[in-house]
Amino acid sequence: MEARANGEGSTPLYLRVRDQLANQIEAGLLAANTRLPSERVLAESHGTTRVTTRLALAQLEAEGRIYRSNRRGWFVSPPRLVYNPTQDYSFSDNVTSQGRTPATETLEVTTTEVAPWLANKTGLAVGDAIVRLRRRRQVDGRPVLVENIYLNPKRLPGIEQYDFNRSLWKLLREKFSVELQGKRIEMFPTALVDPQAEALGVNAGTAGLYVTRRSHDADGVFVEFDEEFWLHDTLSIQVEVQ
Amino acid sequence: MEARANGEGSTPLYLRVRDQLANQIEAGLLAANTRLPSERVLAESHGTTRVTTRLALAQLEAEGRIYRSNRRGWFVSPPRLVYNPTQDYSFSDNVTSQGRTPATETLEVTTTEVAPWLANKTGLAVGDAIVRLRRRRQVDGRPVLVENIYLNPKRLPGIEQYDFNRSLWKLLREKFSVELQGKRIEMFPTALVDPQAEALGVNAGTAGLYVTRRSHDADGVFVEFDEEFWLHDTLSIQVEVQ
DNA sequence: TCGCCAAACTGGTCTATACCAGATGAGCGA
DNA sequence: TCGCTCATCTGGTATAGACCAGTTTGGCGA
Repeated sequence: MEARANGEGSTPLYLRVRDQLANQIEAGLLAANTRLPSERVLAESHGTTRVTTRLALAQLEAEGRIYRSNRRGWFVSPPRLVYNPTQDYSFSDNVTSQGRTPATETLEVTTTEVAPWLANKTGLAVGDAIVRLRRRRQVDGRPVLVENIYLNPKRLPGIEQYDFNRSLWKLLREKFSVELQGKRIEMFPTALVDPQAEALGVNAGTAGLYVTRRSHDADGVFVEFDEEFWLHDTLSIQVEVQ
Repeated sequence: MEARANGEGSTPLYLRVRDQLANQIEAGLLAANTRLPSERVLAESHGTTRVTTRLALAQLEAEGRIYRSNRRGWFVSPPRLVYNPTQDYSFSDNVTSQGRTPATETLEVTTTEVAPWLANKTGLAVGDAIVRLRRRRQVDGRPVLVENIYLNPKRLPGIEQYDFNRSLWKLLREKFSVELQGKRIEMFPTALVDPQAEALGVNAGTAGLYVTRRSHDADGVFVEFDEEFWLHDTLSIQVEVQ
């Protein structure tokens, strides 16, 4: 707050490094998905060490301005994807309409029994049969989320035989005449830990947004429960009501 | 993935420290709002240095399990507050109904002109008069958010004279007969930077959730635009549709 | 008894260095 | 030309210190 003898002012060094990099990004000198200079180079060019430089980079990462790709380097984050979790929607259509390129990979399809925590979320009974679908979704080649989807096989018989690399919503509508009617959405920011972090190719502890969604059909029958794990810098939630 | 000669396994040391602390929290050995041992003590008791210990603490912080109070120590995070941004609601009532104690402080009330970015969000014209209200809100004595509220003085004449330490929604309803009708909500995880970080008493770069809300009345007239800056570990968003 | 002050303690910032592990690319050999 | 190997690059993890700047607390003095 007060003036210091130190000509640099009282701002910590790592925040000054942060500011310089942020300015370069904002000025357009560093375009989206551009690689930053390596930590060693940045450290030397700012007259400091890697430890301090990494503090500055971690700040920018927390703000969602840059992201890291394991042992490959730091990159400038592209704009956030606008996402409305209350709508039935096709990820693919949504991404495409924003001028980006989507991709979906099905990681796993299994039939298991409802665990207690899931019973609590879905209203099903513990031990009921449930179809579990695990997918990873990318935007412009970067994985941005993994999701676990739990489908009610009573309402959706034979669902496990279909191709899940397309829009699930369209599948439900066309093959099972499901019009999703009510949704209960919960979400909070947290760090991504291991099965999810690994699937997204990021370090455990990377900031994320956890989104869950429970949907039922027009008759009030439970249809599906979603768990989505997003990288925190990749999305902006948008909801409209009434 | 493969077995190592190292008896500790291949997990990095800071993640093993993290796990030990997380287990103690989950086992209930460390209750909500309890202070953890100091970094120096933790470092010694785990046979490592402060740098590594701080990595472990930063992980737990990112997950929302612990939080820091500037130069006072690390504390166990209490449960997240459940919050529905689509509802007209009283913060005070909401917090109280979850068995917690709320507090609100009005930091600033000013009348200014609509800036371009705000015009873009509200639909007002650049240069129009607008009332700006800045508040800080606490739960159990911990500040959890700061908010900037922009109120339309055309729809709410004399609004700047009221007491803002109570529910704004009730004020609008009782004094101006406003029934908020439509809302457009946007939110994304990001780091809290300086005016907000300082108001909340946290370091710049602390993880947060940025929430904006635009409301109009039954006639479609713009009433208010909110910007809320939450600490990321303090809330869980819950939305219900149709 | 009360209030103030100083010591002790806390996290915050920073240097300097080391080695590990995955990603990459140049160049060699078939 | 194609495929593989290996040196070199990257970030990831870790040690061992140092000093700074707020917070807390215990004890002293009025």
